[in-house]
Amino acid sequence: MEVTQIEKIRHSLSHIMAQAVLRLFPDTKLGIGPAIDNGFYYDFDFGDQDFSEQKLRKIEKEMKKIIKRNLAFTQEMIPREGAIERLKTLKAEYKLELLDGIEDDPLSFFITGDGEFTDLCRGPHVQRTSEIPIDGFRLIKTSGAYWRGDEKNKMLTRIYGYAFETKEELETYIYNMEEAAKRDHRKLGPELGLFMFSEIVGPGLPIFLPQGNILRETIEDYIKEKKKEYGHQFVTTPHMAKSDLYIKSKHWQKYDAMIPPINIDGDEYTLKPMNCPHHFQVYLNEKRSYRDLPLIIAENAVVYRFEKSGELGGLLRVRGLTQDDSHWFIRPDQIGEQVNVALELMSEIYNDFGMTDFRAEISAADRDNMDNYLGDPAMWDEAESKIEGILKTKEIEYKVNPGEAAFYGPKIDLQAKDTLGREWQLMTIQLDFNQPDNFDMTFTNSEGEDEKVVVLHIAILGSFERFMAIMIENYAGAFPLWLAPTQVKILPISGEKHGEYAHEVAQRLKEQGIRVEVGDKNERIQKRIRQAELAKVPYIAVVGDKEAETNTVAVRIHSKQDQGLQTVDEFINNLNEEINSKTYYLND
RNA sequence: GCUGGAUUAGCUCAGUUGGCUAGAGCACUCCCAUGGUAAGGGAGAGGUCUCGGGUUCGAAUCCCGAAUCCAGCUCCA
Repeated sequence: MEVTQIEKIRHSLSHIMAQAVLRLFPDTKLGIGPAIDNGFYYDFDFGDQDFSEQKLRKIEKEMKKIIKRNLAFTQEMIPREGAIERLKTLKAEYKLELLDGIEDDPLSFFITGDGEFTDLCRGPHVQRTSEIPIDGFRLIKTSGAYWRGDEKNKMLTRIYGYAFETKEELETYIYNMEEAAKRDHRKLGPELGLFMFSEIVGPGLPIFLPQGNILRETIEDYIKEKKKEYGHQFVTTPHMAKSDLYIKSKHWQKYDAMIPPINIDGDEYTLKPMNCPHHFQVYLNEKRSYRDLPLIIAENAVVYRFEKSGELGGLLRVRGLTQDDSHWFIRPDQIGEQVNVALELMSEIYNDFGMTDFRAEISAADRDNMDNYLGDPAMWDEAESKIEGILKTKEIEYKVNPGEAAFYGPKIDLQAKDTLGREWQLMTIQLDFNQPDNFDMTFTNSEGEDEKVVVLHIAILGSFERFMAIMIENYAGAFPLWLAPTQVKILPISGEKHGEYAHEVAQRLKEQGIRVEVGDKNERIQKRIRQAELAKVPYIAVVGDKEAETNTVAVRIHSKQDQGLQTVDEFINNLNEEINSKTYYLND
């Protein structure tokens, strides 16, 4: 693959940073230092040296000195034997360890023009440091990173830098990051009264506030209706079960985020980490015929997972999450057709939420470690090839990730793009050939024989929590009318003089099921408009003498100007139309 | 869980090298003003400076531990 100039710059900068670090901290051992999509990083082992984030500016200065000397980058090929010797003299034990995974002989070294700095590296780099824009990079932050990404290994210190071809690009990037931070759901959620966390309730356990709960219910009602159209049957199952259920499903043995069990009357119980085994009980409740299939059991249920404390974050990662879960019990010959149906349902729903750009990732088994997976390798081959076939015919772009499958089956994750072009993993379709064995789930086929059913685990939104986080960020809290917790704010010029009319109008909107509030607090109208704008209410209706006399409202749309007068009837019709069509007033 | 950072009123933040009754703006309450499309004026109330130890004549400030949050890492919907 062609390496672009900016990638060469970023990669070269990581070496220059390593050189600068060695100047300032001579006893540092080097890990690895690649280019990434906004810059570069390098992993260091500082040992006993006193390093802290305050030193970043100093390192940056040192880097600039090196760049200004306009050194050449030279590449030297050294036979493996000599290379090992060389790494030993450089005391580069991390690099030596890397050689286990590299078969090259000779090995490529990279040396700065003055011979001061040498690093094991394939390149490519820029020819001379003069190609590096001296104002185009900035060291940003440090963090810990496990050596070779394995949490059993030592943790090194990683220094990140942003790097671009010009100072302007760097500044634009930093500006965009700041703008994105403003729509962070962790900031907007509490500001807009959508959700909160309480220290005494516990980390990762969100509380949805009245406004946020309206949003949540709206999403839930919508998704339930859609799913019913597609033949889903909803059930309700308890939040806990005997641990035996999960021993039988083998989650107990394989899943590491189970909440520790509690003992009741001599039996062990646990909070459910997933709904599957419960829904299997529904399946097993009756003898099933091939004519009954597909049978889809659905539930929007809270599951509890003991996520590690450092992995929690806002609503994106919580310990109590509500999956829009469904289990499709199907015949083996229906796999292709039903995965297809699921993808249809998915695109219909995502389209209504303004997400139209998808990419799929297939989590496949690691063929070299089939012991980690339940079931016959032949079944895995078959399932994975079927999934690929469907994605190909649907022309959905996809990527296969070997080794990422759950122990019981391959899966498709759909990455949806939001308005900022960021990708989020939401929907999953998990094929499962193994649980039917664990629970002996069969159907009677047309020959009158028992046959093993196939299960598809499908969640369209993933979890309500994560999906809401993404909706909040996607719309920066200014939701389309159909989702907005408060859809219309009616503001009487004077609460005393026009309050009665304002409430009359509000009553008429309420009768139509429109979520409306009257802002008749004793404040100046300008201030109340400002407050409604900050609350990102889609429609503001101002009413005074003129409006009360003519049975109209003065309409203002969030973040737009005064839209002029509408009769109350027109206003209601327009609102209803916009709600039903799920269009977004900010999309022109 | 790991590495690093943060924690002062409901929110956003000030608080000099440890020193008297800890400050501001917004929000809240009351009073005045009764307003026409993004902040009218005044007064008041509100804080065990996250928690627990320690050092000191004296701690918001220094040290140790914990909790929570943030950035990564690892893991995941």
